Amino acid sequence: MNKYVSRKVEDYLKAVYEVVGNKGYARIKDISKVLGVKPSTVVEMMRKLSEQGLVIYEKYSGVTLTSSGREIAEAVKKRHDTFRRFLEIILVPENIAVKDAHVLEHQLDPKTILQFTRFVEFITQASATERPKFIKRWIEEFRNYCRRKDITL
Amino acid sequence: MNKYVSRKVEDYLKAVYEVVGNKGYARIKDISKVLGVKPSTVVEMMRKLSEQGLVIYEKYSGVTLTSSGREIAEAVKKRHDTFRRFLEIILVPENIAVKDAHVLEHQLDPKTILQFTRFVEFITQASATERPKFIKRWIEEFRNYCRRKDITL
DNA sequence: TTATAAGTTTAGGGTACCCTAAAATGTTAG
DNA sequence: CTAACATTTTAGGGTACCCTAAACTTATAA
Repeated sequence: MNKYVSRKVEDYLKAVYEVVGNKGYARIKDISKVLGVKPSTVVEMMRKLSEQGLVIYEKYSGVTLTSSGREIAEAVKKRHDTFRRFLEIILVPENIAVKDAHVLEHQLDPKTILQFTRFVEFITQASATERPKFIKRWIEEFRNYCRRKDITL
Repeated sequence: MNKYVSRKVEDYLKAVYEVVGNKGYARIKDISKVLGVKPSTVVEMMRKLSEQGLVIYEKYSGVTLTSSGREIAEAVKKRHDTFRRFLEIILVPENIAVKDAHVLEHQLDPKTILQFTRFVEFITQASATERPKFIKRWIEEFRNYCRRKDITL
């Protein structure tokens, strides 16, 4: 029932989720590679997550997520994608956007995340439909605004 | 000179900066109150920051910032204010905005921060001047968009 | 001025997350 | 089937940041 998990735990769950998505199961080494930590550190964390009922972990065999683990991982991933798209909208270069979406995806209040989500939705929906020209105009203006600033730098 | 400081160090520097701004100097107790940690923890950190040349700290007397400490604190504060205004723009309730600006003010890439800053500038400048009606229109539309969603909830 | 209160510091611990090195287990080629 | 290699686990450490309790310093009020 305990719903709070740390940043790091979220990272580990997301990593497991990604690897499992690709290969059906995750090895210690895979997770270690994704997160850039040593295998022994992963083992330690898997033991902990297993005790908390977030992963299924048996010594020397693979790791998978429990349903509550998957639930958290999916929520984190969703947040990540929202921030990713948001950073694109405000014209952050892609490589940086990937990295910083990862920072943003942790520890923000649900209401804040909701507003970020709406913002992204609003922009993308609006620019997909025909009607609201002023949005396209708006984005274009913002782009120009940045360009002028970049020249001045 | 080593420029990297942890989140926590940034928090401590910002806290000292704020208290010093109000009273001219900071006592251990003040900092402890601002950050919600015990005085002994503050003492430990002040010792460390003092070694790193970020604060001036003498036992039993107050704490002040060195110029490099102040530089960091000011940068953090500036970021904080940008995020604060940004969260207001996307209609995050004020109490949450204060809290989450604090999360956002750490560990984002300078380019990302730059784009956030520009976004805020663009919106506020644009809505101050007469010309670009489409911005005001845009903000209004976003507000409506959120209102509709809130009703549906 | 001195007892008491208020604030500060030290000593000793604790947790989370990370590491290396060595031991244990698993996999595979000959 | 077994030696050599790859992977995983354990054991033992380390750092950052937080705490409580007790010792110490400073401020204040009678």
